[in-house]
Amino acid sequence: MPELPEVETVVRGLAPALTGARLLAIEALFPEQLEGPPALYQRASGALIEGVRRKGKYILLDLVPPAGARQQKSAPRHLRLMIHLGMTGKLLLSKASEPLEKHTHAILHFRRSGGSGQLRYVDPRRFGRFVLGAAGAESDPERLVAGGREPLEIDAAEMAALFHGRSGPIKNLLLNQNLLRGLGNIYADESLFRAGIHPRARRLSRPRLYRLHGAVREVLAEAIAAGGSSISDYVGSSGEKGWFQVRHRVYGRTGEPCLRCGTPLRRVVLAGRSAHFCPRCQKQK
DNA sequence: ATGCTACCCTGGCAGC
DNA sequence: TGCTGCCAGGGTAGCA
Repeated sequence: MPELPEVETVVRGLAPALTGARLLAIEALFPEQLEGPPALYQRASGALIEGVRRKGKYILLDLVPPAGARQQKSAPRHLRLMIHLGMTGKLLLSKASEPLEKHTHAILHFRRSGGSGQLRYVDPRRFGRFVLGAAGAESDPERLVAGGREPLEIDAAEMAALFHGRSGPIKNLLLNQNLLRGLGNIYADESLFRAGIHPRARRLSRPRLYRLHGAVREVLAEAIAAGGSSISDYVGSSGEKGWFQVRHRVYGRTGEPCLRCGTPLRRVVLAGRSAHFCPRCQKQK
């Protein structure tokens, strides 16, 4: 399940291959899954891929259409493609000769100095999104990105201020993309364990919020360095697996002994998601 | 504003 | 062996 570290890994894999490349066409194999006006998909043909970015769990491709397409009246100058991987989405750099994976919904054909290639968008469960729109316009898909802060950019005092006065369980707050964007179930649970905070804890004191801030940064940085967590079927843009899952201390370990104190780990449901925690190491107050 | 539940969807697995 | 049923959860809609 791609969260910030997985999406960051994908973007780091895509950027060198796609930045400066020419998008030849977007081939729609399952058009129902692709959002945005069909005319824009036409206009994207021949566009320069100016950049590949991550914002929260979203991947953004900035596209500059060729001059001819740009000069049409009312035609937007720049286009933007936004991809959210949902639970099972993948973006794979492939050669045309490689066999198509099941549930491939779109193929981006591109060409660069080194030759031609494909970027394939695969999403069996279709929880992901693939949206093309005009940059800066009403339809700009970047507007769909939640307004939370980047957890690796916010400092401890800012995060404490952001969370202060919120009444909900801390786990719910960590999953709220309008506060911090990029944390999902795995890294929220892992961060809370490292900070010694119970997922149901509310109205955390300032020192505990500072500790949580440090834990979030630490977990995300380690996970990015490890190439993300390959649970379910996550892989990077070259099909490579991450290995942070072997360092998970609570996620998916219900009933197993806590690595710190040996107490069996427990699971409760919060915000409709499983929260994994150590009942002894993680305190409500 | 806030917080819940339901829903979208397929693959993997347990149980019979 | 093959079927059924349940579970995983990111994000959003609809409701209290």
